[in-house]
Amino acid sequence: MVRVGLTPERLTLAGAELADEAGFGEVTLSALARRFGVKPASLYAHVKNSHDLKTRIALFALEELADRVADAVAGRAGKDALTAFANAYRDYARAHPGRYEAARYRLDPQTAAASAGVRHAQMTRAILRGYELAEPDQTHAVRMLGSVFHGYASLEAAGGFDHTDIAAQQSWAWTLDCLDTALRSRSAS
Amino acid sequence: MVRVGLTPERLTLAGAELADEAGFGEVTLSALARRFGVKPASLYAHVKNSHDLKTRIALFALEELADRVADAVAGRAGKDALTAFANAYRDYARAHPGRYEAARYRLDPQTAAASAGVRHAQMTRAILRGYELAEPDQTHAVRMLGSVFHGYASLEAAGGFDHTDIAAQQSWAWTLDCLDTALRSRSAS
DNA sequence: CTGTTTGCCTATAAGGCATAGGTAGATGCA
DNA sequence: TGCATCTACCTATGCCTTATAGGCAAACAG
Repeated sequence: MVRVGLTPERLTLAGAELADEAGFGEVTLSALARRFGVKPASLYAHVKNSHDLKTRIALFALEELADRVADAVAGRAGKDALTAFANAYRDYARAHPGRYEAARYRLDPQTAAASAGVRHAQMTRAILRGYELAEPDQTHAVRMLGSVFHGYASLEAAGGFDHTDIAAQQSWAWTLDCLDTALRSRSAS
Repeated sequence: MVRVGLTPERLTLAGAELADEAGFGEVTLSALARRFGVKPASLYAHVKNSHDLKTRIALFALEELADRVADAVAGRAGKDALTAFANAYRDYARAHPGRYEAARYRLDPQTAAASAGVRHAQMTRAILRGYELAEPDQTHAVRMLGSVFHGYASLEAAGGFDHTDIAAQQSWAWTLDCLDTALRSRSAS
Protein backbone atom coordinates (compact mmCIF):
# COMPACT_ATOMS: atom_id res chain seq x y z
CA MET A 1 0.00 0.00 0.00
CA VAL A 2 1.92 3.00 -1.29
CA ARG A 3 0.70 6.44 -0.21
CA VAL A 4 0.43 8.71 -3.20
CA GLY A 5 -0.10 11.87 -1.21
CA LEU A 6 -3.56 12.90 -2.30
CA THR A 7 -4.96 16.25 -1.21
CA PRO A 8 -8.04 18.20 -2.30
CA GLU A 9 -5.71 20.66 -4.05
CA ARG A 10 -3.87 17.99 -6.04
CA LEU A 11 -7.17 16.38 -7.00
CA THR A 12 -8.56 19.72 -8.12
CA LEU A 13 -5.51 20.51 -10.25
CA ALA A 14 -5.42 17.03 -11.77
CA GLY A 15 -9.15 17.32 -12.44
CA ALA A 16 -8.57 20.62 -14.22
CA GLU A 17 -5.85 19.03 -16.37
CA LEU A 18 -8.10 16.09 -17.13
CA ALA A 19 -10.86 18.51 -18.12
CA ASP A 20 -8.55 20.32 -20.55
CA GLU A 21 -7.47 17.04 -22.12
CA ALA A 22 -10.76 15.20 -22.36
CA GLY A 23 -13.49 17.72 -21.60
CA PHE A 24 -15.13 18.67 -18.31
CA GLY A 25 -17.79 16.04 -18.89
CA GLU A 26 -15.15 13.32 -18.69
CA VAL A 27 -14.05 14.40 -15.23
CA THR A 28 -15.17 11.48 -13.07
CA LEU A 29 -13.89 10.15 -9.77
CA SER A 30 -12.98 6.92 -11.52
CA ALA A 31 -10.94 8.66 -14.20
CA LEU A 32 -9.19 10.77 -11.60
CA ALA A 33 -8.43 7.71 -9.46
CA ARG A 34 -6.93 5.96 -12.50
CA ARG A 35 -4.74 9.01 -13.07
CA PHE A 36 -3.30 8.61 -9.59
CA GLY A 37 -3.13 4.82 -9.71
CA VAL A 38 -5.56 4.61 -6.86
CA LYS A 39 -9.02 3.13 -6.24
CA PRO A 40 -12.05 5.43 -6.70
CA ALA A 41 -13.18 4.95 -3.10
CA SER A 42 -9.92 6.49 -1.87
CA LEU A 43 -10.86 9.89 -3.24
CA TYR A 44 -13.81 10.24 -0.88
CA ALA A 45 -11.36 10.97 1.93
CA HIS A 46 -10.43 14.22 0.17
CA VAL A 47 -13.54 15.37 -1.69
CA LYS A 48 -17.14 14.90 -0.56
CA ASN A 49 -18.41 13.53 -3.87
CA SER A 50 -18.39 14.09 -7.61
CA HIS A 51 -20.28 17.40 -7.31
CA ASP A 52 -17.82 18.66 -4.72
CA LEU A 53 -14.90 17.86 -7.00
CA LYS A 54 -16.49 19.66 -9.94
CA THR A 55 -17.29 22.67 -7.76
CA ARG A 56 -13.65 22.85 -6.63
CA ILE A 57 -12.47 22.74 -10.24
CA ALA A 58 -14.99 25.44 -11.15
CA LEU A 59 -13.81 27.72 -8.32
CA PHE A 60 -10.19 27.09 -9.28
CA ALA A 61 -10.89 27.99 -12.90
CA LEU A 62 -12.81 31.14 -11.92
CA GLU A 63 -9.86 32.19 -9.76
CA GLU A 64 -7.35 31.62 -12.55
CA LEU A 65 -9.50 33.44 -15.06
CA ALA A 66 -10.06 36.43 -12.77
CA ASP A 67 -6.32 36.58 -12.07
CA ARG A 68 -5.44 36.70 -15.74
CA VAL A 69 -8.05 39.30 -16.50
CA ALA A 70 -6.94 41.41 -13.54
CA ASP A 71 -3.37 41.21 -14.76
CA ALA A 72 -4.42 42.19 -18.27
CA VAL A 73 -6.49 45.26 -17.38
CA ALA A 74 -4.09 46.64 -14.76
CA GLY A 75 -2.99 50.11 -15.77
CA ARG A 76 -5.18 50.26 -18.87
CA ALA A 77 -8.28 52.25 -19.73
CA GLY A 78 -10.83 52.71 -22.50
CA LYS A 79 -10.57 50.53 -25.56
CA ASP A 80 -7.15 49.40 -24.42
CA ALA A 81 -8.67 47.93 -21.27
CA LEU A 82 -11.59 46.44 -23.18
CA THR A 83 -9.28 44.67 -25.60
CA ALA A 84 -6.94 43.44 -22.88
CA PHE A 85 -9.86 42.06 -20.87
CA ALA A 86 -11.41 40.38 -23.89
CA ASN A 87 -8.16 38.86 -25.06
CA ALA A 88 -7.28 37.51 -21.64
CA TYR A 89 -10.72 35.95 -21.44
CA ARG A 90 -10.63 34.38 -24.88
CA ASP A 91 -7.03 33.23 -24.50
CA TYR A 92 -7.91 31.43 -21.31
CA ALA A 93 -10.87 29.71 -22.94
CA ARG A 94 -8.65 28.58 -25.82
CA ALA A 95 -5.71 27.47 -23.70
CA HIS A 96 -7.89 25.70 -21.13
CA PRO A 97 -11.15 24.61 -22.75
CA GLY A 98 -11.95 22.18 -19.96
CA ARG A 99 -11.33 24.69 -17.21
CA TYR A 100 -13.34 27.28 -19.09
CA GLU A 101 -16.21 24.80 -19.26
CA ALA A 102 -15.74 24.16 -15.56
CA ALA A 103 -15.98 27.89 -14.85
CA ARG A 104 -19.51 27.71 -16.24
CA TYR A 105 -20.48 24.87 -13.89
CA ARG A 106 -23.62 25.86 -12.05
CA LEU A 107 -22.80 26.89 -8.47
CA ASP A 108 -25.31 27.40 -5.70
CA PRO A 109 -25.87 31.11 -4.94
CA GLN A 110 -23.73 31.37 -1.81
CA THR A 111 -20.80 29.50 -3.34
CA ALA A 112 -21.05 31.75 -6.39
CA ALA A 113 -21.19 34.84 -4.20
CA ALA A 114 -17.93 33.81 -2.49
CA SER A 115 -16.21 32.90 -5.76
CA ALA A 116 -13.84 34.82 -8.00
CA GLY A 117 -16.80 35.29 -10.33
CA VAL A 118 -17.64 38.38 -8.29
CA ARG A 119 -14.18 39.81 -8.94
CA HIS A 120 -14.66 39.08 -12.60
CA ALA A 121 -17.93 41.00 -12.67
CA GLN A 122 -16.33 43.93 -10.87
CA MET A 123 -13.59 44.10 -13.48
CA THR A 124 -16.15 44.14 -16.27
CA ARG A 125 -17.68 47.18 -14.59
CA ALA A 126 -14.21 48.65 -14.19
CA ILE A 127 -13.40 48.61 -17.89
CA LEU A 128 -16.67 50.42 -18.51
CA ARG A 129 -15.49 53.37 -16.44
CA GLY A 130 -13.71 54.59 -19.54
CA TYR A 131 -17.03 54.85 -21.33
CA GLU A 132 -18.87 56.87 -18.71
CA LEU A 133 -22.15 55.01 -18.71
CA ALA A 134 -24.77 55.76 -16.09
CA GLU A 135 -27.08 53.12 -14.66
CA PRO A 136 -28.97 51.24 -15.95
CA ASP A 137 -26.87 51.47 -19.11
CA GLN A 138 -23.84 50.20 -17.26
CA THR A 139 -25.60 47.00 -16.27
CA HIS A 140 -26.89 46.58 -19.81
CA ALA A 141 -23.35 46.96 -21.09
CA VAL A 142 -21.97 44.47 -18.55
CA ARG A 143 -24.50 41.93 -19.76
CA MET A 144 -23.80 42.60 -23.40
CA LEU A 145 -20.05 42.28 -22.97
CA GLY A 146 -20.46 39.11 -20.94
CA SER A 147 -22.69 37.67 -23.64
CA VAL A 148 -20.30 38.46 -26.47
CA PHE A 149 -17.23 37.17 -24.68
CA HIS A 150 -18.86 33.98 -23.48
CA GLY A 151 -20.74 33.44 -26.71
CA TYR A 152 -17.65 33.89 -28.85
CA ALA A 153 -15.50 31.62 -26.68
CA SER A 154 -18.24 29.03 -26.59
CA LEU A 155 -18.92 28.99 -30.33
CA GLU A 156 -15.22 29.01 -31.14
CA ALA A 157 -14.56 26.08 -28.81
CA ALA A 158 -17.43 24.16 -30.40
CA GLY A 159 -15.80 24.60 -33.79
CA GLY A 160 -18.55 26.91 -34.99
CA PHE A 161 -16.09 29.11 -36.87
CA ASP A 162 -14.29 26.34 -38.70
CA HIS A 163 -16.56 26.30 -41.75
CA THR A 164 -15.32 29.56 -43.20
CA ASP A 165 -11.74 30.34 -44.15
CA ILE A 166 -11.82 33.74 -42.49
CA ALA A 167 -9.74 33.52 -39.30
CA ALA A 168 -11.53 33.65 -35.97
CA GLN A 169 -8.88 36.12 -34.84
CA GLN A 170 -9.98 38.68 -37.40
CA SER A 171 -13.64 38.43 -36.50
CA TRP A 172 -12.64 38.83 -32.87
CA ALA A 173 -10.75 42.05 -33.54
CA TRP A 174 -13.64 43.30 -35.68
CA THR A 175 -16.13 42.48 -32.92
CA LEU A 176 -14.10 44.30 -30.26
CA ASP A 177 -13.89 47.30 -32.56
CA CYS A 178 -17.65 47.18 -32.98
CA LEU A 179 -18.22 46.98 -29.24
CA ASP A 180 -15.92 49.92 -28.60
CA THR A 181 -17.77 52.03 -31.16
CA ALA A 182 -21.15 51.03 -29.77
CA LEU A 183 -20.16 51.78 -26.18
CA ARG A 184 -18.64 55.13 -27.08
CA SER A 185 -21.79 56.12 -28.94
CA ARG A 186 -23.78 55.32 -25.78
CA SER A 187 -21.58 57.32 -23.44
CA ALA A 188 -23.10 60.52 -24.83
CA SER A 189 -26.75 59.73 -24.05
CA MET B 1 -46.56 -7.55 -22.59
CA VAL B 2 -48.42 -4.48 -23.75
CA ARG B 3 -47.12 -2.75 -26.85
CA VAL B 4 -46.70 0.95 -26.18
CA GLY B 5 -46.04 1.88 -29.79
CA LEU B 6 -42.55 3.27 -29.59
CA THR B 7 -41.02 4.96 -32.61
CA PRO B 8 -37.84 7.00 -33.04
CA GLU B 9 -40.04 10.10 -33.45
CA ARG B 10 -41.98 9.55 -30.24
CA LEU B 11 -38.75 8.88 -28.36
CA THR B 12 -37.20 12.04 -29.76
CA LEU B 13 -40.19 14.18 -28.78
CA ALA B 14 -40.42 12.64 -25.32
CA GLY B 15 -36.68 13.16 -24.94
CA ALA B 16 -37.08 16.83 -25.85
CA GLU B 17 -39.84 17.22 -23.26
CA LEU B 18 -37.73 15.47 -20.66
CA ALA B 19 -34.85 17.80 -21.50
CA ASP B 20 -37.03 20.87 -20.96
CA GLU B 21 -38.25 19.54 -17.63
CA ALA B 22 -35.04 18.21 -16.14
CA GLY B 23 -32.21 19.44 -18.35
CA PHE B 24 -30.56 17.88 -21.37
CA GLY B 25 -28.02 16.19 -19.12
CA GLU B 26 -30.80 14.17 -17.50
CA VAL B 27 -31.88 12.69 -20.81
CA THR B 28 -30.94 9.03 -20.42
CA LEU B 29 -32.29 5.88 -21.99
CA SER B 30 -33.33 4.71 -18.54
CA ALA B 31 -35.29 7.86 -17.76
CA LEU B 32 -36.95 7.75 -21.16
CA ALA B 33 -37.84 4.08 -20.69
CA ARG B 34 -39.41 4.88 -17.32
CA ARG B 35 -41.45 7.60 -19.00
CA PHE B 36 -42.94 5.02 -21.34
CA GLY B 37 -43.28 2.32 -18.69
CA VAL B 38 -40.88 0.14 -20.59
CA LYS B 39 -37.50 -1.50 -19.95
CA PRO B 40 -34.37 0.40 -21.09
CA ALA B 41 -33.27 -2.43 -23.39
CA SER B 42 -36.46 -2.02 -25.41
CA LEU B 43 -35.38 1.37 -26.69
CA TYR B 44 -32.44 -0.08 -28.60
CA ALA B 45 -34.89 -1.33 -31.24
CA HIS B 46 -35.66 2.30 -32.13
CA VAL B 47 -32.48 4.28 -31.47
CA LYS B 48 -28.92 3.05 -31.89
CA ASN B 49 -27.68 4.20 -28.50
CA SER B 50 -27.64 7.13 -26.12
CA HIS B 51 -25.60 9.29 -28.50
CA ASP B 52 -28.03 8.58 -31.33
CA LEU B 53 -30.96 9.65 -29.18
CA LYS B 54 -29.26 12.89 -28.19
CA THR B 55 -28.35 13.60 -31.80
CA ARG B 56 -31.98 13.14 -32.84
CA ILE B 57 -33.13 15.53 -30.14
CA ALA B 58 -30.48 18.04 -31.24
CA LEU B 59 -31.59 17.87 -34.87
CA PHE B 60 -35.21 18.20 -33.82
CA ALA B 61 -34.44 21.28 -31.74
CA LEU B 62 -32.39 22.86 -34.54
CA GLU B 63 -35.31 22.31 -36.90
CA GLU B 64 -37.81 23.89 -34.52
CA LEU B 65 -35.53 26.82 -33.85
CA ALA B 66 -34.86 27.46 -37.54
CA ASP B 67 -38.61 27.27 -38.24
CA ARG B 68 -39.43 29.87 -35.62
CA VAL B 69 -36.68 32.18 -36.75
CA ALA B 70 -37.72 31.80 -40.40
CA ASP B 71 -41.28 32.63 -39.43
CA ALA B 72 -40.13 35.68 -37.49
CA VAL B 73 -37.93 37.24 -40.16
CA ALA B 74 -40.28 36.59 -43.06
CA GLY B 75 -41.18 39.90 -44.70
CA ARG B 76 -38.98 41.98 -42.46
CA ALA B 77 -35.77 43.89 -43.09
CA GLY B 78 -33.17 45.99 -41.31
CA LYS B 79 -33.49 46.47 -37.58
CA ASP B 80 -36.96 45.01 -37.73
CA ALA B 81 -35.56 41.73 -39.04
CA LEU B 82 -32.70 41.78 -36.57
CA THR B 83 -35.05 42.24 -33.63
CA ALA B 84 -37.47 39.59 -34.85
CA PHE B 85 -34.66 37.08 -35.35
CA ALA B 86 -33.15 37.80 -31.97
CA ASN B 87 -36.46 37.63 -30.13
CA ALA B 88 -37.45 34.36 -31.78
CA TYR B 89 -34.08 32.93 -30.80
CA ARG B 90 -34.21 34.09 -27.19
CA ASP B 91 -37.85 33.14 -26.77
CA TYR B 92 -37.12 29.62 -27.91
CA ALA B 93 -34.22 29.33 -25.47
CA ARG B 94 -36.45 30.54 -22.64
CA ALA B 95 -39.46 28.42 -23.52
CA HIS B 96 -37.42 25.28 -24.18
CA PRO B 97 -34.19 25.41 -22.18
CA GLY B 98 -33.54 21.70 -22.58
CA ARG B 99 -34.08 21.72 -26.33
CA TYR B 100 -31.92 24.82 -26.63
CA GLU B 101 -29.17 22.99 -24.77
CA ALA B 102 -29.71 20.04 -27.09
CA ALA B 103 -29.32 22.31 -30.13
CA ARG B 104 -25.78 22.95 -28.90
CA TYR B 105 -24.97 19.23 -28.70
CA ARG B 106 -21.81 18.59 -30.69
CA LEU B 107 -22.66 16.96 -34.03
CA ASP B 108 -20.16 15.35 -36.36
CA PRO B 109 -19.45 17.55 -39.40
CA GLN B 110 -21.62 15.72 -41.94
CA THR B 111 -24.60 15.51 -39.61
CA ALA B 112 -24.21 19.20 -38.88
CA ALA B 113 -23.96 20.00 -42.58
CA ALA B 114 -27.28 18.24 -43.21
CA SER B 115 -29.00 19.85 -40.22
CA ALA B 116 -31.24 22.89 -39.91
CA GLY B 117 -28.22 24.68 -38.44
CA VAL B 118 -27.28 25.54 -42.02
CA ARG B 119 -30.66 27.18 -42.57
CA HIS B 120 -30.16 29.09 -39.36
CA ALA B 121 -26.79 30.41 -40.54
CA GLN B 122 -28.28 31.43 -43.87
CA MET B 123 -30.96 33.43 -42.12
CA THR B 124 -28.37 35.24 -40.04
CA ARG B 125 -26.72 36.28 -43.30
CA ALA B 126 -30.11 37.25 -44.67
CA ILE B 127 -30.88 39.76 -41.92
CA LEU B 128 -27.50 41.37 -42.61
CA ARG B 129 -28.59 42.20 -46.15
CA GLY B 130 -30.26 45.26 -44.71
CA TYR B 131 -26.89 46.52 -43.50
CA GLU B 132 -25.01 46.16 -46.78
CA LEU B 133 -21.82 44.64 -45.45
CA ALA B 134 -19.20 43.31 -47.85
CA GLU B 135 -17.05 40.29 -47.09
CA PRO B 136 -15.22 39.69 -44.81
CA ASP B 137 -17.26 42.08 -42.69
CA GLN B 138 -20.39 40.04 -43.26
CA THR B 139 -18.78 36.92 -41.80
CA HIS B 140 -17.47 38.93 -38.88
CA ALA B 141 -20.96 40.25 -38.24
CA VAL B 142 -22.50 36.77 -38.47
CA ARG B 143 -20.07 35.58 -35.84
CA MET B 144 -20.67 38.57 -33.60
CA LEU B 145 -24.44 38.21 -33.75
CA GLY B 146 -24.24 34.47 -33.13
CA SER B 147 -22.02 35.14 -30.12
CA VAL B 148 -24.32 37.75 -28.60
CA PHE B 149 -27.47 35.72 -29.11
CA HIS B 150 -26.03 32.48 -27.81
CA GLY B 151 -24.12 34.19 -25.03
CA TYR B 152 -27.14 36.09 -23.80
CA ALA B 153 -29.44 33.05 -23.92
CA SER B 154 -26.83 30.96 -22.19
CA LEU B 155 -26.08 33.42 -19.38
CA GLU B 156 -29.77 34.15 -18.87
CA ALA B 157 -30.59 30.44 -18.63
CA ALA B 158 -27.78 29.97 -16.11
CA GLY B 159 -29.33 32.66 -13.93
CA GLY B 160 -26.45 35.04 -14.55
CA PHE B 161 -28.76 38.04 -14.68
CA ASP B 162 -30.65 37.32 -11.48
CA HIS B 163 -28.32 39.25 -9.18
CA THR B 164 -29.38 42.69 -10.33
CA ASP B 165 -32.89 44.05 -10.21
CA ILE B 166 -32.70 45.43 -13.73
CA ALA B 167 -34.82 43.23 -15.96
CA ALA B 168 -33.11 41.00 -18.49
CA GLN B 169 -35.68 42.17 -21.02
CA GLN B 170 -34.43 45.75 -20.85
CA SER B 171 -30.79 44.77 -21.27
CA TRP B 172 -31.85 42.67 -24.24
CA ALA B 173 -33.56 45.59 -25.96
CA TRP B 174 -30.58 47.82 -25.16
CA THR B 175 -28.19 45.24 -26.61
CA LEU B 176 -30.18 44.90 -29.83
CA ASP B 177 -30.20 48.65 -30.16
CA CYS B 178 -26.45 48.68 -29.70
CA LEU B 179 -25.96 45.99 -32.33
CA ASP B 180 -28.12 47.82 -34.83
CA THR B 181 -26.13 51.02 -34.33
CA ALA B 182 -22.83 49.20 -34.62
CA LEU B 183 -23.84 47.38 -37.80
CA ARG B 184 -25.17 50.52 -39.41
CA SER B 185 -21.95 52.35 -38.63
CA ARG B 186 -20.05 49.55 -40.40
CA SER B 187 -22.19 49.55 -43.53
CA ALA B 188 -20.46 52.73 -44.64
CA SER B 189 -16.86 51.47 -44.61
C1' DC C 1 9.53 2.73 20.26
C1' DT C 2 4.65 2.50 21.15
C1' DG C 3 -0.12 4.49 20.39
C1' DT C 4 -2.89 7.12 17.52
C1' DT C 5 -4.09 9.13 13.41
C1' DT C 6 -5.21 8.71 8.72
C1' DG C 7 -4.46 7.35 3.89
C1' DC C 8 -5.64 3.94 0.97
C1' DC C 9 -7.63 -0.56 0.76
C1' DT C 10 -11.63 -4.34 -0.12
C1' DA C 11 -16.42 -5.34 -0.26
C1' DT C 12 -20.76 -4.08 -1.53
C1' DA C 13 -24.85 -1.89 -3.69
C1' DA C 14 -27.53 1.01 -6.85
C1' DG C 15 -28.16 2.89 -11.37
C1' DG C 16 -26.91 3.81 -16.35
C1' DC C 17 -25.30 1.81 -20.96
C1' DA C 18 -25.22 -1.94 -23.99
C1' DT C 19 -25.63 -6.77 -26.09
C1' DA C 20 -27.63 -11.49 -26.67
C1' DG C 21 -31.26 -14.21 -26.98
C1' DG C 22 -36.31 -15.37 -25.86
C1' DT C 23 -41.53 -14.76 -26.13
C1' DA C 24 -45.89 -12.93 -27.21
C1' DG C 25 -48.71 -9.79 -29.80
C1' DA C 26 -49.59 -8.02 -34.41
C1' DT C 27 -49.68 -8.73 -39.27
C1' DG C 28 -49.95 -11.14 -43.88
C1' DC C 29 -51.69 -14.54 -46.64
C1' DA C 30 -54.44 -18.63 -47.85
C1' DT D 1 -60.59 -18.33 -39.95
C1' DG D 2 -56.23 -20.15 -39.04
C1' DC D 3 -51.35 -20.48 -39.52
C1' DA D 4 -46.66 -18.49 -40.29
C1' DT D 5 -43.88 -14.76 -39.84
C1' DC D 6 -42.32 -10.62 -38.06
C1' DT D 7 -41.15 -7.55 -34.57
C1' DA D 8 -41.90 -5.07 -30.25
C1' DC D 9 -40.75 -5.72 -25.88
C1' DC D 10 -38.93 -8.92 -22.49
C1' DT D 11 -35.12 -11.22 -19.18
C1' DA D 12 -30.40 -12.04 -18.28
C1' DT D 13 -25.99 -10.44 -18.15
C1' DG D 14 -21.73 -7.59 -17.94
C1' DC D 15 -19.22 -3.44 -17.46
C1' DC D 16 -18.72 1.32 -15.69
C1' DT D 17 -19.48 5.18 -12.32
C1' DT D 18 -21.02 6.84 -7.84
C1' DA D 19 -21.21 6.09 -3.06
C1' DT D 20 -20.90 3.92 1.78
C1' DA D 21 -18.94 0.89 5.42
C1' DG D 22 -15.40 -1.08 7.57
C1' DG D 23 -10.28 -2.80 7.68
C1' DC D 24 -5.18 -2.53 7.68
C1' DA D 25 -0.80 -0.44 7.65
C1' DA D 26 2.18 3.61 7.07
C1' DA D 27 3.31 7.86 9.17
C1' DC D 28 3.70 10.66 13.09
C1' DA D 29 3.76 12.29 18.19
C1' DG D 30 5.15 11.63 22.52
